[in-house]
Amino acid sequence: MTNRSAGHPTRRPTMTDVAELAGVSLKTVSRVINNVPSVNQEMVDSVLTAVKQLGFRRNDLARSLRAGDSTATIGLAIEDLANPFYSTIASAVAEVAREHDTHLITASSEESPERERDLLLELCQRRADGLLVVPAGTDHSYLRLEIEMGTPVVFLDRPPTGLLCDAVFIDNRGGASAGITRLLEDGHQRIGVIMDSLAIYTMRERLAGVQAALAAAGLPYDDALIRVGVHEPEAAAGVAAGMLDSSRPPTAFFCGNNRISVGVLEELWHRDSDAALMGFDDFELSRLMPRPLTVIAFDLRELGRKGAEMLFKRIDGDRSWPTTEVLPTTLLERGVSRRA
Amino acid sequence: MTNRSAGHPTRRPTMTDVAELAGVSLKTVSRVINNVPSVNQEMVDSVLTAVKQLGFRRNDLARSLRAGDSTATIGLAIEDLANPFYSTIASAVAEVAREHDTHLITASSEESPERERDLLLELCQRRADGLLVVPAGTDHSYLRLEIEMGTPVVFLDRPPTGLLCDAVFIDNRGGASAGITRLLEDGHQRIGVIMDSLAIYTMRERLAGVQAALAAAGLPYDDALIRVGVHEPEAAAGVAAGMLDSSRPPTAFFCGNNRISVGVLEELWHRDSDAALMGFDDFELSRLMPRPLTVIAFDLRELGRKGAEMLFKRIDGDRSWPTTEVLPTTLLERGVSRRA
DNA sequence: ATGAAAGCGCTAACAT
DNA sequence: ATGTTAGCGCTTTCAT
Repeated sequence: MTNRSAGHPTRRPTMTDVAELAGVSLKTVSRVINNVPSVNQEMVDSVLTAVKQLGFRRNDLARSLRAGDSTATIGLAIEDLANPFYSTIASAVAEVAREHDTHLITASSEESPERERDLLLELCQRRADGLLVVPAGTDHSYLRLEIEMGTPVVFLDRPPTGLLCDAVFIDNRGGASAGITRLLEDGHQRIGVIMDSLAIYTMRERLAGVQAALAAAGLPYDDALIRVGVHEPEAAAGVAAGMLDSSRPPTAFFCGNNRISVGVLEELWHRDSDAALMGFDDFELSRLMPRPLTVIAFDLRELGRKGAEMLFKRIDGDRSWPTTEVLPTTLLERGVSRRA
Repeated sequence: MTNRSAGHPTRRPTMTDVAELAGVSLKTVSRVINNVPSVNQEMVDSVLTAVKQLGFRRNDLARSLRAGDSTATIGLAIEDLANPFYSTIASAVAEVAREHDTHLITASSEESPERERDLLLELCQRRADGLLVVPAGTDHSYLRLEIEMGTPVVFLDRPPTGLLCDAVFIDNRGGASAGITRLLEDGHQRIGVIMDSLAIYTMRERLAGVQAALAAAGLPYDDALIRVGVHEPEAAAGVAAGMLDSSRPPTAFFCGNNRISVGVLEELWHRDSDAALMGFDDFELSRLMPRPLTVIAFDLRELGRKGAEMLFKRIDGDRSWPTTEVLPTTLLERGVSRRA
């Protein structure tokens, strides 16, 4: 390992240095630093004086070197910290971590399964006490060994592959189903459904919910009204435009995520269409959108919190069978209208 | 320190275990693990076999225990990871960190100076190689010692107090000045100015820019048109409403940050006012806002990247005099209008 | 090319 | 109540 901090004016003092200056033993310094009560007040004073004089600061790396000791660190692997979806989760996880006096190392995989793997294994090398994963990869069997070695793992939002472990999900299927049902109740017979790639677990679940609701209503299945693999808002706008321009246009749209919602919304507003809009996942400023829309909302912070809490239970020794928790969704009316 | 992982079925194997199983010395294992070339191929093989069999994973804590060695970790202190402003910075910092094979520990102070201080000192205890700070606190002199001890620090967005060190800022003053100047060029004589608390450095700078531009234009200073200490969108809407309802309403608004912009925007839209709107700081979906607005934009990722790069220069041994960098702003026309 | 021994900074076990 | 010793898992002299 290269010494990246060569040539410092000062080297950080150690407990030995403090002990020497204070004229006490190393162990006494250790006791004082760790607030062990049974220490003579005079010694405490002289140690603290020496600590201040030298600018001593305990080396926590050395402290947690002992085998099996906690490093007071957990790791979180996400796809992209700049995305509000992930940063909201990260923030909630950090909050729980703080409650447990634990630091959080957040690592972005940039959607690369290899990077995700490398990151998680590196976190194991640093002896993180546990790991949270919003998976990007498609095989997580390599984590089995790490879990056996004592590093618990909890998955968020998406299930692991090739591995059984704790996880927290959103009720994608139920939410989508409820959304479609609402649209049907409102009298819509032709609903345009626009989804991102079905390679994404949540999209498969949401589509399944859509189909279940349509089937339950006995509505004829119209291929022209379902489009998957739409990734960008612009593409979503285009798809919506195409459907609206067809001979039998939809009277409502169901959007698989909020990027799609935004694209469709823009298209509807531009052409002053009064088609209804429902989107999965709320987004910032949705209440400011220039026309009414309904969103299937869920509590992302709760997802992060629940997952982190499950993880800390494991860290604290819980060895029970892996658990899966599913968080509910809510239908929310959003968007503003101008005052008359 | 409590042993939080007591009772594991397996304990993580060490290099000694690997050496024993492979029938070689500890040092040979170390060489193989660290890809030292001068090792007999047979030994390499037997070591790797043992590594695989035991599920060995090097303990990076132990590795970086040696004094002065890098921990390949930097720390970032921000106010709130859930806020896109900070998560964007964090993401950019993480990106640079990754380029340097370094992990990032991001800690939210929740706007508490004490927490900020605790966090930063804890990061020093874990021997982070360096620290980035978007400061919440008002005294950072305690960092001087840490810097002397070899932990470089770089400030982002706001300057340190009681301490001289590297920093990267946005050109708040120049940006605000340019914004006001543009409004004046557009013929506006009465500009409502709404700011958050002047306890915030960036607000003071922006207000100074506003005042400079107004003074340069020789425009009379009207107290009724300047309001500071506005923190919430709702409050901003209220302030805008008050100004608009006055006997001499403004024809344009200048908003100190995007929370204020959103509040004012909503008010303008509701009452169908055609007052011009200019806001400091772009925001997601600004181009979807239901009326035109101009934003003073800046590159937050660049702020994070620049700061991180300065930090790594220090970590790599740069001991030159502290530097301050100021990033430019741009005026951007935003908002959409409905198709005819 | 390989290995034995020392030590990184700290804490736990065991004296005194 | 205080100090001594050993050892965490690894890397680094220094021998061989």
